[in-house]
Amino acid sequence: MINITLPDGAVRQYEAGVTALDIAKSISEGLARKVLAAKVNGEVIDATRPITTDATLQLLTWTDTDGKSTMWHSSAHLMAEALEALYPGVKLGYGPAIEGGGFYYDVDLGGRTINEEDLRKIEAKMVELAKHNSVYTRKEVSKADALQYFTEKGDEYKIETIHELADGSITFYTQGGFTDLCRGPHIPNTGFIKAIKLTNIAGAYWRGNEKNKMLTRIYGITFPNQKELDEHLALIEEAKKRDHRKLGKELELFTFSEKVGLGLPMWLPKGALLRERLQRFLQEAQMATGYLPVVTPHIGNKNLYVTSGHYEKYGQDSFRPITTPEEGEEFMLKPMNCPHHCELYKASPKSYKDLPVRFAEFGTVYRYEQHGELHGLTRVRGFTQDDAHLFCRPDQVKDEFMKVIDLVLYVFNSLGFQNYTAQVSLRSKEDRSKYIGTDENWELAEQAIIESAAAKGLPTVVEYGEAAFYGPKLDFMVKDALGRKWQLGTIQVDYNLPERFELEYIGADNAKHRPVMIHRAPFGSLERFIAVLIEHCGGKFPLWLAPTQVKILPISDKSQEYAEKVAAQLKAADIRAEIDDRSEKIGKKIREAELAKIPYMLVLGEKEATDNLVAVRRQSKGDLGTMTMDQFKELVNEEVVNRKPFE
RNA sequence: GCUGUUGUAGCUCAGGGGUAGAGCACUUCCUUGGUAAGGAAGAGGUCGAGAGUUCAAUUCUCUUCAACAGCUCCA
Repeated sequence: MINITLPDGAVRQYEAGVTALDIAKSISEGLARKVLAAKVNGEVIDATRPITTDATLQLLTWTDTDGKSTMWHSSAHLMAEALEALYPGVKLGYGPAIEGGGFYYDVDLGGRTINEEDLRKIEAKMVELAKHNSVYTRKEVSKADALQYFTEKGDEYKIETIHELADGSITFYTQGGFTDLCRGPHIPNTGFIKAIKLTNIAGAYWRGNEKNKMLTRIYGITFPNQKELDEHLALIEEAKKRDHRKLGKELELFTFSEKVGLGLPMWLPKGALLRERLQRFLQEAQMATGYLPVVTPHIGNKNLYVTSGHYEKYGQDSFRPITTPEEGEEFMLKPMNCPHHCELYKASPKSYKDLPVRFAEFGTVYRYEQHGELHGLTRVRGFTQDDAHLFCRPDQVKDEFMKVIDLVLYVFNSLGFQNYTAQVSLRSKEDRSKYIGTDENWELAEQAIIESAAAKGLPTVVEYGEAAFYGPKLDFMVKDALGRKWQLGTIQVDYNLPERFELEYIGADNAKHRPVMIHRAPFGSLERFIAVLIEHCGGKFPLWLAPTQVKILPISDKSQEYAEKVAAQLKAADIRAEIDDRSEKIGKKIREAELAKIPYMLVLGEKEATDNLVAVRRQSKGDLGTMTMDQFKELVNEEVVNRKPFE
């Protein structure tokens, strides 16, 4: 008999060789019907594999992340089975589940191309095969047998993969008439897969190497019921509607021009106003926390970046230097603000009493990004960082970190991002050779980050080996209204630049010491942040940010005069209002203001003029009735001051 | 940068070897209308760019540029 410990701490006894599925049945039949896989001693395995020793067991169902990915991985096999049935001779590369949901399989169709219609056919075949309730059967095979199987099948990709595996650790999985080299685990049978959607086709190099052959990658996603698939598809539709590139155009926020250059966004008046408002918001918060504004030029002498080390590391992948005509001196477009800020630090000698020094700048930087990488506002070649560099003593790192976390959370909360996590990136535990700086300082900084994140109650994930070579960091990920994750703010400790720029301060011991530098950007970049904000709120900005807050809609020309009077009053109250004075019907004016996502509309006719009132309409909510100007101004003011989210 | 798809009016898109169409937007006129599209007329295009095939190319072929999807990359 073996002891099985369940997640609630209960210990049950079973015969050795029992499977997770058996155990589930012993608890309840209903549970057994939902079990996709099992986590035994922390390792995810087939629910049908025998358990031979004492173990902790977690039954995985569709509600578990690991349960989902097991099902998606099994779905990739189901798709491969369908592909073999439809396209005999197809060769298979890799077919994993993907983190964001769903799965893909890289396949070699032997020169055949497939299109949308083919996807529907493959889907239909998958649905048909899934109904067979084929069991996923695991089999351990020797390396020789494995090679023989795929040699006979003529699949060179699998053969290449097998060559790299150790004999004795090779397993095959078979469902229906399809057998694949696979580590597993898999769901019990194909019957769990009820709803299937193949989403897109793309090229992908074998093993991600562009020197290798390009395979066809087919993406798909599956669900245990049609309802969840429908919800998933609705979410994709909603995401398309909220695409910042589409909304940016519709709401006249920003634009691109081939003539100006790729990846160089230009801000239209409405977008520029929004951007300025965000800048001012952060600037005010920073001034209150002891930051000092600085301004540095858009270009810097190449030597600056040689000193910082960026030239050596990124020089070849940067915009080429520009040269002065007479002297031939080389200047680079600024790819980072920190080297400039280091030189600012050195402008005067520093005492330990001066620290921390906090230099803040909305610095526009330019980086060469590969053509295929450019994407709306999220991946550009010129962007503005809400950058600041904190120069402090090693003993001040923790305190500074706490303050920065406060600032970042203040920004997120003010902008309606309620759902965030923090990733702490530390040194790799094994190999520490690639990191610059003393062990002692790293230890201090890593502890400071962990402790300050804990002190602030941040939901945190620690990743070893993810630190930059120059220091550990803390990255903020937010989840937007559609549940998508974005990386925004970042805080990074840097031991490298103070060293390279020989930054110093005079300590209480009258000796020279090296300050620690902290890079931080709550938004990351204004461009990227605004893109995320647009998609988060679907273009319906909170009132305090909305480019136009109020649209005044006179019912006819007769109300024009009153409309202008109201507009003047709003302007005097610092409320951004516009009049729609076209001779269109009120229904049309309302429709257009609604589509432009203007938060408030004032419908003004003869009645309102007579009573000296305004009829207020709220975007996507409708008529709020009439009120006095004072009441309306108070309504707006309250919403602005509290930075309420749109809805 | 690589692979694939796409490129027609300001926007969304139809068409197709004989140099072009719709809806919305725009301009003018009529209409003065009470909570999501009033009516009429008009203007607007080297059909992304270059080359080739052809009597004739926006349409076919090639090259190129850009957008999109994915891959690789990202201080």
